[in-house]
Formats: sequence, structure tokens, C-alpha cells
Amino acid sequence: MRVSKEKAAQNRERILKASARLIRERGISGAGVDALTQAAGMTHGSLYSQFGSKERLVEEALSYALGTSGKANADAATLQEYVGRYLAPEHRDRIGQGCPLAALACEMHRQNAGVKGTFTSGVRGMIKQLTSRMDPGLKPRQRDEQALAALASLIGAVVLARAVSDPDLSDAILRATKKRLDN
Amino acid sequence: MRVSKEKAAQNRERILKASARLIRERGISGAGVDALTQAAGMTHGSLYSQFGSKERLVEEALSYALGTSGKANADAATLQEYVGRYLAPEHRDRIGQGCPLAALACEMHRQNAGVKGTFTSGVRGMIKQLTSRMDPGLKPRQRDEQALAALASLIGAVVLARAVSDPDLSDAILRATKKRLDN
DNA sequence: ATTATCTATAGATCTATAGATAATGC
DNA sequence: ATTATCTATAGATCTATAGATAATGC
Repeated sequence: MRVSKEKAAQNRERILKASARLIRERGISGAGVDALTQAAGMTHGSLYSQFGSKERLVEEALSYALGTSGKANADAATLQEYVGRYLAPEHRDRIGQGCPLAALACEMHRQNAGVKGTFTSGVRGMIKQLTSRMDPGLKPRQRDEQALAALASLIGAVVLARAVSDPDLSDAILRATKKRLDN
Repeated sequence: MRVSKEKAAQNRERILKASARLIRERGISGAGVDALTQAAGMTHGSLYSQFGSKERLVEEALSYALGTSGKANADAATLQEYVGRYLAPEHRDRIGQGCPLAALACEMHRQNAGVKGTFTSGVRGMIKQLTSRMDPGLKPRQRDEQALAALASLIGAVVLARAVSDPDLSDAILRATKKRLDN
């Protein structure tokens, strides 16, 4: 049955939100259309009239996730604060709400151009957030370089901290990376 | 039909080698039992008499991949050489032969204890390789810390360099990380 | 007798499509 | 009339198992 425009927009928001969480938790290939739509209280059929394909939904859900998680650290006053939040155990442990770059990076090279492009914009967004917090006394090129290196450190640390089965090692990776980025 | 012990051992080696490549290229959930066995010239049925389950095969294939790729950099004389090889565009572009840690890290938190344990040993192995190349003038604890931070940088840089769709950005991530680790 | 491999198949799950339904919004 | 959603289903693919086959190795 058809629903009102307003209700349809709400449904769209709901499935994007649910998908943004599920693809981070289960991976893009691990989140099936049934799971994605059921998490929003719909059947999988309506996904195809709204988005046309799973790939399109994934692209929008990734975009949605980048938006919400990008805002989360936008108010960090200093690089130290930004890094501290990114490398916090709470971030590591809440993958469904965390940075989509850390959650999905390994899967990206198997995605289509649209999804990869969205991911790449997300990377540029995070680079900007980092660059703007680098020492203003440095030359622009140096700030850019430091931001790129910091980006790799941050994402590598969270990805690894989630991957290892030893909690002490996981904590140590986060702490050592924080220390290195703080000096 | 049955084959000789020797032939069976060869087949085992072949399927491990093929699987080690395929799981890095397609991901663990993306490499099906048909693809894994066919790449070794067998049917999927024999996988189950040899390994019992896909999970067990994956665990052994990951172990195999960690062995071969760990040896690849074992002869690097200095940290600079080690880092240079790890961050080389050739490493980024040959994911099927590259470091399994960078290829599979994001998928690990969804794997069973055996696979995660194997991955974690691989992480410890790479930490050792890095620690032994840190400045011998430093205290052991500092060397360990620097190794952990370097590990995160290296893996994050390769994971990201593979994920972004802009080749210039990809190269820049590798170069900036190299520069940061060389000073 | 043992066993590595193959064939056939089960049962679940995957993405996608077609057509029906029913409420909206003109 | 349009359209968001649902139901039913197609066809592919997934992991796994059972039983047959045939060569090995005792």
C-alpha cells in the first residue's frame, strides 16, 4: 500500500540509518538486502522501488554514515582532543556508530565507482579536519603531509585494535598511536 | 578416486596457496568454497574431507599467507628499508601477494576465535620485526611503543591507499607515511 | 581396509523482478 | 493517475553432507 510523502521520507531516513549501522557492523557484502530493509521495518521489495539496487542504497547509506560521524568530531578544539576521541576504546568498541572509513576501508577496492567515490570524499573530509588542526606555524604543504600521515595512523590503529583478539594488545595499539600523534 | 599421499600433500599445498591469494583479493566472506577449490583444480567436496569446514581452511590459508608474506621483508636490513618496501606502490597494487594483515583486518572482528587468533599471531610477528629494527639506543619499552605506532601507520596507509579511487591521493598517503616514519 | 576425491543434492540465503494492493494527491 | 509498499517467486550462489568411486598402502 502506498504511504504519504512524509511517511515515505521517514521510511527512507530509517532505512538509511539502519543501513549505515549494519554495513559498518557486518560489512557491505555481509549485510544482505533482507537484513537492511527488515532493520527499518520494511520488506526487501521496497528497497528496489526506492533505490533501484543494493549498490545505490549502500552508496547513500555510506554518505549518511560519513555525514553523521564526520560531525561527531567537528567540535574537537585541538588535534589532541580529536585524536583522543578517535583513538578512544569507546570508538573502537562501537563500530556501528563509528568512523565508516575504519569500518569499510578493506572492502572498498571491491566496490563500484560510486561507492568508492563516496568513500574517497569521506577521506578528503577527514583530511580537512586534520589539516585545520595542525600547527599553524608550518607551511601548508607540511600541514597537508602531516594530516595524511595522521590519517593513516588513526585509521590503522582503530582497524587493528578491532582486529586482534587480545584486549591488552588492542589497548596498547591505541595508546602508542595516541602518544606518537601527541608529540 | 583416491590419490597417493604425496599427491594429496601437493593438492593441499595448492589449495592453501590459492586460498591465501583469493581471501586477500576477495575477502574471506567473498571467497566461496567453489572458488577456493576450483582455483586449485579440485571440486568443493574434497575441501570437506581435507579441512572439515571453510573456516578451518581459511585459518590454515591465513597462516600460510602470514608465513610467506612475513618472510618477504625479513631480510630488510633497516627500518627504512622495511618501511620502504611495505609502503611501495607495488605492495599496494598486489593485494593477493601482499600483507594479509592489511588485506583482512577489517573483516577480522566477524571471524571465529581460531581465525582471529591466527591473525593476532601475525600481528605479533610483525611487531617483532619492527621492534628489532628500532633505534637500539632506546629503552625496550620505547622500542615497543614505537613499533606499535609504526605498525598502525603502515597498515593504515596501505589499507587507505587501496581504498581511495584517486591515484594521486593514494600515492600521497604512502609518501607522507614513509616520510613520517623515516625521521 | 583406508581414504582422497567426485557427484549429486539439500537447504539456506543472496539480489532482483513482476504484479498486486491501497492510499495519496492531483 | 501515481506510487510506496508488499507478496511471491526466479535464478544464482552459499556452505555442507551423503554416498559412490577408485587407487593406495597395509
